[in-house]
Amino acid sequence: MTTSPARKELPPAYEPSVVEGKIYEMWEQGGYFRAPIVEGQQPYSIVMPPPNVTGELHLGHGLEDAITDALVRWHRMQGDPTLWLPGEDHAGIATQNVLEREIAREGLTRHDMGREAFVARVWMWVRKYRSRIQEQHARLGASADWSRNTFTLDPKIVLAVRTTFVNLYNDGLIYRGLRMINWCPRCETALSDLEVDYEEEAAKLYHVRYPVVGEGGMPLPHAVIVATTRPETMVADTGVAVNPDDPRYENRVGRMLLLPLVGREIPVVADEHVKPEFGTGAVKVTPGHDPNDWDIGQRHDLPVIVAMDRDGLMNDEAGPYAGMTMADARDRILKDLEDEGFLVKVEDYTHSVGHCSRCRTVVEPVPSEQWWIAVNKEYEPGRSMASEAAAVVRDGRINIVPSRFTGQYLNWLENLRDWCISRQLWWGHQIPAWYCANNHITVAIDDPASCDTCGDTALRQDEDVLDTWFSSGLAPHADLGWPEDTEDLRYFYPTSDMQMGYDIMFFWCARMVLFACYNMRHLGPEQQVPFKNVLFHGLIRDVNGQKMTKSRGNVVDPLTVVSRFGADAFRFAILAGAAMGADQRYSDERLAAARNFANKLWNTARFVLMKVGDRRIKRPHAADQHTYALEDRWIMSRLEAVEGEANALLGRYELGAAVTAVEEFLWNDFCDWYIEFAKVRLNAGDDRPLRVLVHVLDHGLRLLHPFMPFVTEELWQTLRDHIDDDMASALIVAWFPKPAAIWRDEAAETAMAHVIEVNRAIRNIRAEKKLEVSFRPKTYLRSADFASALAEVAAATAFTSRVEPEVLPSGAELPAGDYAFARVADTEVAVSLPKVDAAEERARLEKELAETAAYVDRLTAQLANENFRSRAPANVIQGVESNLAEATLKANGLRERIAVL
RNA sequence: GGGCGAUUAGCUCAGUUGGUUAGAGCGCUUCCCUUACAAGGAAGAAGUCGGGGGUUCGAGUCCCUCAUCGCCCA
Repeated sequence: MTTSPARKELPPAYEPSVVEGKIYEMWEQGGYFRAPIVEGQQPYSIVMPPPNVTGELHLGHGLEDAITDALVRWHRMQGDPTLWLPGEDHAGIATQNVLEREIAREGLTRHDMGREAFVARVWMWVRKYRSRIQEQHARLGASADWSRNTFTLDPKIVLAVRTTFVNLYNDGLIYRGLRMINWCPRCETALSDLEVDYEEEAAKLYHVRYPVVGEGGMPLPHAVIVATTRPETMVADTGVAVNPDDPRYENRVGRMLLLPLVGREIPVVADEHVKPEFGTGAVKVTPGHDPNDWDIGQRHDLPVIVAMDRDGLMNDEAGPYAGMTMADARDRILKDLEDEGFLVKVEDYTHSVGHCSRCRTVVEPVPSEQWWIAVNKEYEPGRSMASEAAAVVRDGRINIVPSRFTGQYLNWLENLRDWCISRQLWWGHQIPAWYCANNHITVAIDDPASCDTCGDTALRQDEDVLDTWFSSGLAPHADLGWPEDTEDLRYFYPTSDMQMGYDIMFFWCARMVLFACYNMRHLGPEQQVPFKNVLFHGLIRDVNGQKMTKSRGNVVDPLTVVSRFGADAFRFAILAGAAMGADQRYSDERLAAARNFANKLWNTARFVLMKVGDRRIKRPHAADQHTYALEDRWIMSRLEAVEGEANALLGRYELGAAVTAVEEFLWNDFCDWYIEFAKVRLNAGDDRPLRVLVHVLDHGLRLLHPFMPFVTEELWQTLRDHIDDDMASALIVAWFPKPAAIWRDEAAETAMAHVIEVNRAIRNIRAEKKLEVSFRPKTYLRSADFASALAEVAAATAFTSRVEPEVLPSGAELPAGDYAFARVADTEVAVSLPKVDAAEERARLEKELAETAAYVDRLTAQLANENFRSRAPANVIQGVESNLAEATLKANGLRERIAVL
């Protein structure tokens, strides 16, 4: 012992609020979050899914921080150069919507303000909210490297986005083209397929009569009845389609029909795509308003009419219906059709309607000139973006956890269609394409001075911005500095792990793989991937299993939870709450249980530190193992077992199981048994258990630190001064316990397990016989195999089970008197009582005998089975045999007692 | 239509490749403010593992089938 560390009395209950802020600041001051580059050492790196810059963190972000931080701290404590790279996302549509709502309260639209002023206004928001998000992560304990914090509109990301765009364009993988898109009339932008949510809705199927036109253009009495769910789009019909094999319409194909209300003549075409069983077997073809009709129109050269403006109102093509909303136009057209006798029938019908995932407005399919990524086009023989993204997962270069999501991922890629990447928004990465007066396109990384084709200098940049997921899809390499050849990129790429909710598997995970495999392909097949493992976590639902949404009003603010229960309790609860990939329900009860554990841990440390006083204690030395008491050897053995288990579980990303295993060890083994037993020796002035106490507490805190960083660091900061060993400056960088077998002691574990059972049996009798707390009955423990173990812990048994124990050899006679009996394997427990109700005692023993006898019968039958003996593995047979032996001993013991009674 | 998941104690959930009497937290019953902790301690009750069939010496676990609920894709 050198200098005496100060004695420090801990308060009797853990108060997270007085600890968390102070500890986080200490970590930041210490620079522990900053990822070092150590050549020759394998780094661990993980990129944070960037939260929406204008949003608040929700429980899902809390779960992500808990998962990532646990992995990051675990790796950091193993000495890996560890990078957790945080960021925020500019979130195009979402952010623009938030700002539009705000300026709407001032009576303004973005068009009133103009693009420049509007974007400037958004940037004001961004500055405010970015630091707020960072503070929220800090409250949760996130040990992210804030010095590398990246916003998806940072100049380095702009460069990455433009470089990617230009390369893809030059490779013919980005093109501008007229195709059917999903248009949100409220957001006034195109959407990708993923941004449309389809919902089944009750609707009507309208049967409308389209008269056949005769030779001279006169309508004939004949007609084709078409069935449609969208009569309002008939003003843009340019044909009617039937199945070529449908005999009902054999002689109609090629004829012209007169479009009701409009008076345009449109042809009947035969197209295999038409299902004869749908409606009447004849469908109107509206290539300007339906993706299937667009395809039919393409196959039959039908004209395209678009009868809707960008704001969702009917345009001049709609004639008398111009200026109406789609819904109003439908009502008017139906009325007119009915008045003029064209409406034949109306049926109930259910169909799915697409809604904008951001604002729920019904999405309109319209043909539009947009920018696209040709995901299936080969850029090298046999390699397209989609095929490569599938290949890296299929052959294991990227590992998906849990593996059942692999099929979903591959299935999506295998059916992927070109990705519409342009958005008619102002907030985002403006597309690096410029048009000259001759409408030539110049695509460039740096703003060009003149047209590539004609040299014209009057250039106008494409007004649209890119899909938000275009830039976030570049995160793993762009955040590290690509396309620059940075030290970070060389060292930390490919990143080790990635983690996100399964709900953004396609939006983000798949897109990152698409981009990385293309942008980073020069690194070769193994190194091009953005990450080696991707973990998908589940969603946090409310207490009733409902999804948390603002509209339901059931959203829980993680910071409120942290204020009530502490960040450690929050993290513990959500990690232990569900297996990876499975949804979980939020409940205050679980949080309270987690808080209780944090408090238990606090008081465990409080007890140990109280016993240590101002001393500095050495760890137990393995060379002295044989000099330690049974309970010492037992807890040291159990500790090593748990350390092995924790490492194995963390290696398999089973974080909940890992933290639960440590909790159970500390609470059940360490607190309930070891500490209680150790008190006896400590009270007797024997300080040897102190070494074990400080060591197990130290390792317990290390094991828990990735999950419960604040309380463990706070306690460890005090404990470290009391351990006579090389101790790190802070727990966050202390070594994580490694699996070892130095203290493993099977004999001690078996003996202690028996001792625990004997104590339980004694306490059971105490409770059953309703003994006074102060009554300490004489208790005989008659045993053969465990006599010495029971004798060794007799004082502890006396103290914790409140008896006067005496261990007898197996043959010994019990003194005369009344007893309550129990049997644990070969140990007979006899609690001496002043008066025993013989009938009651007999009933109690017979009940136990019945259970034991049934068990004996079951095992006997199993062992009698020749098939079992010949086919079961030896260790299983051995286990059954020893169980049978033990149960038989117990049964015989009970029979003897009953006979005496 | 294709695919995936869930169904285990009153509630929320674990249960690794089939192997000895299926576990935890919360709740419940009884007792205890014993100087680390009542946010605690001790003892206890509670499950035909959704139904049916099959494979196996052995099934909560594997296969088939049905039911209910949920999700993804079209």
